[in-house]
Amino acid sequence: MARTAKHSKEELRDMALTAARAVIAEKGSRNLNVRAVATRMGYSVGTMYNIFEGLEELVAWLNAETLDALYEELARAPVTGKPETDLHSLLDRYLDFVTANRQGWNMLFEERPPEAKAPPAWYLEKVAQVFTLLGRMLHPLFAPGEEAELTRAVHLLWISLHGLWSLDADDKLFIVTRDPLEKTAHDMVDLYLAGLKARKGH
Amino acid sequence: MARTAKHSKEELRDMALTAARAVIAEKGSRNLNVRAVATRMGYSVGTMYNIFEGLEELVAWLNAETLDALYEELARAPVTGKPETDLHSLLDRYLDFVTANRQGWNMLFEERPPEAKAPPAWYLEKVAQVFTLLGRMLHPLFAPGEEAELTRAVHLLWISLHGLWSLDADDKLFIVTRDPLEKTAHDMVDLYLAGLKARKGH
DNA sequence: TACGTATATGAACAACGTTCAATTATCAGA
DNA sequence: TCTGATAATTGAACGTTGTTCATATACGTA
Repeated sequence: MARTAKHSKEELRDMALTAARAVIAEKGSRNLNVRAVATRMGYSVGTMYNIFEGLEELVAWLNAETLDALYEELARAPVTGKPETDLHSLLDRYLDFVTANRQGWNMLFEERPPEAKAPPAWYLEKVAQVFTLLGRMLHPLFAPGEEAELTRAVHLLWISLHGLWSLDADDKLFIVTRDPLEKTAHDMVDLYLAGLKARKGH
Repeated sequence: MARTAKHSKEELRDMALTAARAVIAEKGSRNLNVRAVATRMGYSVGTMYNIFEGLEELVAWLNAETLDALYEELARAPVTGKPETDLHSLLDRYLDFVTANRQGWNMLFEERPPEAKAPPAWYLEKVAQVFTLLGRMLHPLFAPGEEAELTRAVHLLWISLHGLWSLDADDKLFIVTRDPLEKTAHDMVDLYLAGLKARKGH
């Protein structure tokens, strides 16, 4: 009883996300804008606002995809039970992902809350997923009943790594050190594990 | 032999920076723009471009001031020779500064290089200054001849803390932990020191 | 007083995100 | 087959940006 849609809402969203990635690949994420995406997907500006609340929501969807792809990659890391081995191999997956998905990875760090606006629930869940992975790997270092310490340890490690990723994404890591990202990452985990073991031994 | 300036270039720059801080205090850093600053200092838009290359340079000057103020605060921290004591008291200065200069502090983390544009030399120097402070405090934990290890340790600590500051500035720390910034910061330093001591003890 | 020039202006431009009245294309019923 | 209702799509237009630059201004000097 009405005009039929050429594409479903999901199709449109997929098309928009694909178009957006193409724009980013060609012009860089700084030049991602509504008109460019609309043109690229063969629709008008207005249609973008039928699909998304605005540009920020489109970016949020892009980041959601990136986080999913990251988790998929990380989840493949083997868990042998030896924290050193496991953490370092997890780190290698991180690093592989970063080099293979530079643009999308960097966009994660460009996202900024417009005001004091809480991130959606799914975002928290995706981050929590990664915590779970880290927790599994660090588990052997803690005695039963030390769950709180384990959780805190995971958080601290994640925050430290975030510092590294964040500097790298902003191309500012070289300000701190000339060592390559990989070396710094592994060094950080080593020092971190040394700290955890020292606590355990006492 | 010409029209005399009401204010010297330095005066104008100071007025602009003051005006900018006022705008930020009132409307938030998101609403900092050339016209608002110009109006506030009683000049026109064009004058802004006689003083600065553009808005980004104005922000860079603001950040330079913030970094100077931070260093001044940090440099006051006493160096007793006990790394735990010294690092924790340095941390308290950090935290005091953050709460006292929220807006300016947050702007440091909003600055993003437009492209692959190297930051000015003075920026690198200001960061290096902080490294020097950290290095002095960690010095007792290293034997003579271990300068390279000391340097790397300083970098790793700084990067880890950067992760924490960065999350806090973006109001995203709560995603990781519900613990307050202060507790997380001190925990991070504790774990870090434990790792360093473990390495020292072999 | 008139000229030259450093200083200051603000209209104008391009690009942006966003809105929404108008247009289009389809289907259901007459 | 025609018509009206309705959902999908459009793109002109608005407001706000950063930035430019021809113009106006006001002062020291001749």
